[in-house]
Amino acid sequence: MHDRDELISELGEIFRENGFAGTSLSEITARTGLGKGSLYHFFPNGKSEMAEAVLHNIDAWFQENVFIPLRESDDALDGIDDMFAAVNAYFDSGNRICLVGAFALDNTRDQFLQEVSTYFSDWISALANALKRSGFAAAVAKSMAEEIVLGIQGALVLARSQEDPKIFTRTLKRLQQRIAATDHA
Amino acid sequence: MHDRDELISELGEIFRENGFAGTSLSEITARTGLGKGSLYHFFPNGKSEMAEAVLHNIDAWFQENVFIPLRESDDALDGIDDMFAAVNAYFDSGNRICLVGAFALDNTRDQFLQEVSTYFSDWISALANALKRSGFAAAVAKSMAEEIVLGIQGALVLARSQEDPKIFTRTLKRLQQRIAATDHA
DNA sequence: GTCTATAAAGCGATAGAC
DNA sequence: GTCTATCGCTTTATAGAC
Repeated sequence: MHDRDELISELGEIFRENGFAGTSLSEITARTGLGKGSLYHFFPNGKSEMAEAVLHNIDAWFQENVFIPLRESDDALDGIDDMFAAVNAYFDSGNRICLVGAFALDNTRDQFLQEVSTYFSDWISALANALKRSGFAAAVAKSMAEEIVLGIQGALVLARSQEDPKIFTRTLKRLQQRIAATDHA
Repeated sequence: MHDRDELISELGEIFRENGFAGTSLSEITARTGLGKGSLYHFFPNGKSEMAEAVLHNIDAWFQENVFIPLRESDDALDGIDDMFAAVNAYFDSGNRICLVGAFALDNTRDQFLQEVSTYFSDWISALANALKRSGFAAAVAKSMAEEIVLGIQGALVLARSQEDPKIFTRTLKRLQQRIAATDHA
């Protein structure tokens, strides 16, 4: 581990693979090469604080690479295209799950309720904003945004269940095409 | 606990709330009222065998209430309507998650790969079969079935993240309406 | 900042009485 | 079939040397 950002990034991968409850300090020491002393030096509150840091990093990444472009791109449709490209890269073409979605499903959610909740609500509202700017009525935009974000989450679940990441990539394509195919009146 | 079926049902709820790794024997004894001796009498292989039993029960329920009706209903569209009603009831109008989907996301999947994989592939193929019988071309039916199953999973994730089960119910409605709105040519 | 050693608690699992 | 007691191990977390 060279710096804190790289450490947090690796912590994210460990949580993705094992879940929050399924991740042990001993696995973290093995994967990061850092002893418990070092880990508690960086994160005095232990595993919870590590997960908080990971969630914060995820939020920062999506703010920078997805939410702000969606809200501020000159051409709203370009911003949406960029979102699909960024999401495809982030989830490694269907080979990487969404940690926030995984946390949402069991009682891990309650420990990180704020982060879990705003991750998705920020995403949906930024996407709805772009859809609205591209010509959709507000209600239609909101509904489409919800459908797209939820479709991405479902595709990640299904892709992993079938060990077939292509389910994810073709879902992204379908969602993207539906925007183009829907009447912009 | 009165009988084995009721016990397995309660085990399912415990796994839903805590995840597989997050569920401890002591929580199970507390919730079921059964001591460890009794639990190991019913499930000599411990927690893994309990989860196997839960997954088997889930599969049996879906076979009986969803997959077989989809394949064998006289009117294919009636079978699909019944699926949406059964799914809405099963997931308690968005208040209950899909345990199989949750298992799929982390490495719990690898321990129950067969059950996780066939649950979704059976569902999609049964639904695609019904859609085909209702007049859709085979490729369209397969794509729609995948979209619907994945939409259900995504809606459960999003509903829990927002503590808003209505996200699930309105997603079901949207998916159901899209079938009716799509050309049955 | 990183390590080793260790504490205290909880874990899954087993044994054996009843 | 259910219980209590217990084993051996792993867990999170802390203390303290370097």
